[in-house]
Amino acid sequence: MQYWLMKSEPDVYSIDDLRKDKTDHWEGIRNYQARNFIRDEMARGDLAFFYHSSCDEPGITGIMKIHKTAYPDFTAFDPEQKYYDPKSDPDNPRWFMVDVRYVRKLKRNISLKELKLHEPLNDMRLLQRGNRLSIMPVTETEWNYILELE
DNA sequence: GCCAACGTTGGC
DNA sequence: GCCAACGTTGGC
Repeated sequence: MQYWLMKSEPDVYSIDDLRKDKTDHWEGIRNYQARNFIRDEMARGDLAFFYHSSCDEPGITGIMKIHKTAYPDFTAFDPEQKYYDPKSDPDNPRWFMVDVRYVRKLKRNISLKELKLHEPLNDMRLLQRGNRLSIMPVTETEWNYILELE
């Protein structure tokens, strides 16, 4: 069982959207490192933080569960879609996605600013300078520490 | 809206 | 295989 952090811009898709939908596919990953995590390492039942990025208060807002393991990201095949990628061939897909299931919102938003204040979290991938990965692993220690802040 | 940091592309 | 140019991410 592994832990993850997954970023989404709340204007595009927020924790409240997922709460409404209960389960949804996580589309649009177009970065190889993130894809490899999705395709090779995510297992059903893994837990993930839902992180809001590019917004007033970037931070962790909720928890979700990996509901279905990786399958081809079909939005890459459709020229009408924002995430269309002509280089992803249905017979040899380049991009993948998982289905996630809503678990719960945190009692409060734990902001990026706050996370930075905690020395035990200094090594978090999220906090490394220049980090742009939208999907990254979180250690069990970090996971539990963050939930203690709630 | 700015811009630093990073990933990707493509010419050579 | 190098690296400059370009596009994107995402905090501020």
